[in-house]
Amino acid sequence: VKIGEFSKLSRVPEKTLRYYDEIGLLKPAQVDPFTGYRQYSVDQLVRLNTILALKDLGFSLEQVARMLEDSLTPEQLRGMLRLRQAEIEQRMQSEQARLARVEARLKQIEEDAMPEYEVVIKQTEPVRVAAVRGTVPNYGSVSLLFNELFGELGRQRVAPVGPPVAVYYDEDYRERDVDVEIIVPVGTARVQEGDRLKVRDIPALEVASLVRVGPYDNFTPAYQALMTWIQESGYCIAGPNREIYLRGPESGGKPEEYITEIQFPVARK
Amino acid sequence: VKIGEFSKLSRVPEKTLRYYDEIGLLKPAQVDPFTGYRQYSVDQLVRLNTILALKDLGFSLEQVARMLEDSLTPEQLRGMLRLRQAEIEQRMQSEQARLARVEARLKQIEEDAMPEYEVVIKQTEPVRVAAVRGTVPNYGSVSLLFNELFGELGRQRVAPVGPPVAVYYDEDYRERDVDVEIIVPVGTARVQEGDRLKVRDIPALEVASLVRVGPYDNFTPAYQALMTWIQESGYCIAGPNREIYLRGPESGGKPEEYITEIQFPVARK
DNA sequence: TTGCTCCTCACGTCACGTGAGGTGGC
DNA sequence: TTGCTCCTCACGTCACGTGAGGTGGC
Repeated sequence: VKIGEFSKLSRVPEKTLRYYDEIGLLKPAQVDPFTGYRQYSVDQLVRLNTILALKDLGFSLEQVARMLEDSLTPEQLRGMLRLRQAEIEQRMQSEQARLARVEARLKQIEEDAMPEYEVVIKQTEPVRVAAVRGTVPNYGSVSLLFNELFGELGRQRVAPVGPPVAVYYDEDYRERDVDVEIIVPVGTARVQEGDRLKVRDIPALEVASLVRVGPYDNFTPAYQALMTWIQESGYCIAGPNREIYLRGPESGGKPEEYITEIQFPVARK
Repeated sequence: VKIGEFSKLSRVPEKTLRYYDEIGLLKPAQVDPFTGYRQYSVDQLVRLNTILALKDLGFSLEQVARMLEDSLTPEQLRGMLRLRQAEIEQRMQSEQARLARVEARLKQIEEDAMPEYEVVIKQTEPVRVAAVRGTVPNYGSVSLLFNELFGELGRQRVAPVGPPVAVYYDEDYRERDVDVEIIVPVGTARVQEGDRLKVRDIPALEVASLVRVGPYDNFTPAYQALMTWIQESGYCIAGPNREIYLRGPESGGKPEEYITEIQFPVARK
């Protein structure tokens, strides 16, 4: 039968049939060599239906083609189905998380006006860092650790390969006796460890991240926003938070142009 | 700052930044007219993060662009979020159904070997049909109704515009006293209704469909396969089933080449 | 002869990624 | 001078859909 009738029988558009011919997924039973007219045979409906059914399970046409090869063992077929199953479950998870994020934003919009900070999930890359950790009496004193770290690196003539980071180890917020570590990526440079200076590898992490522009005066609203977002979006905190000083005093710019990224390692709940 | 540094700060690939420039989503603060070098300003990180956050909710870049326009009222924004929410829920539903279908196929593969019939969900189009309904003593007598219908249409010189269909109204399977209706699409042709012959409109339906090639001798396995599929895939039956005689005796072909499609109207459970 | 069906290009979709080939700036 | 960074094309992705322009068959 001609393509038009085959299309009606199968309820598949002609364009689609021509495309399946082109990619070799479903060749017509014969093609007139002069006119190019495609002739399908009725029992090709069976193969076409198999194609549609597999496509319906979410396989790509390339995968469908592989699954229709005779050389495929039932074992391999089972493997592909299992893989597909896992992929769908994965996708459902992320759609679920996405839905939670949309709902969080709707809720936020009901309460106040515009969101002031934007939170984004990122995957960080593993890096080698030099670190100094200590407990300082208050936040203002964090700069002492900065001086210590950069002083020592300067003596060793090691240049950082990225912006400095502060890691806050306290479980809950505290004004005094803050347990903090200052780290800076050093790449492949050789660094001499000391009593205070350590070198360690930071693994890749999934983090909820927020970028803040402005002077170092009041981080509380940003932290509030970030923690609320994590709550509402169905994540949970999976490690100590960190502040990345993307642009700070060393840039020579105005404090209004300082840029700080706040990250919390997170995991799906 | 130059594109490389901006890319590192934001963890967004340069290619992506150039693309956002190209589509006007995030233009660099300035571009050198001679070299074409892009210069970004640090506070553009805020806009970029908003873009990433909205993209993360599943919006297309075009939608993101609209959402970032100042002219957008909170009301419109809420509308877009609600719509997105509904879309995600919809998609979760269909992923759920897909997962059920994959699992059904896995189960089938465990039990016996290859699936003999392929089941596909289709949307049928609404059609106007001529119909004759009656209760016949057994399946073999269905041809009496065929003769009645085609005889009357022949007298009226009305040509069918599609293959004939039998609709089975019995709730459960029965061998005798079958309540069946023979229908045939008539398109826009004028048909004179009679005592037995009726004209009615069939609405669009969602059906689970199976195509069977072979003589009219034993439909039971096909029905079995179709009903099992519907069960396992999380659908339920939503109306009387129908058989569509895509290629039957009137083709003059051999019974082995008859093609019959079996449909059950279905709904999501 | 007139519709209707069929054909083959060619281009668009979406959000980039992957080179190729060439220049600017230290 | 040598790397490194930046630039602009051009093409590919996936599964078709949308024309344009032309022919075959009744």
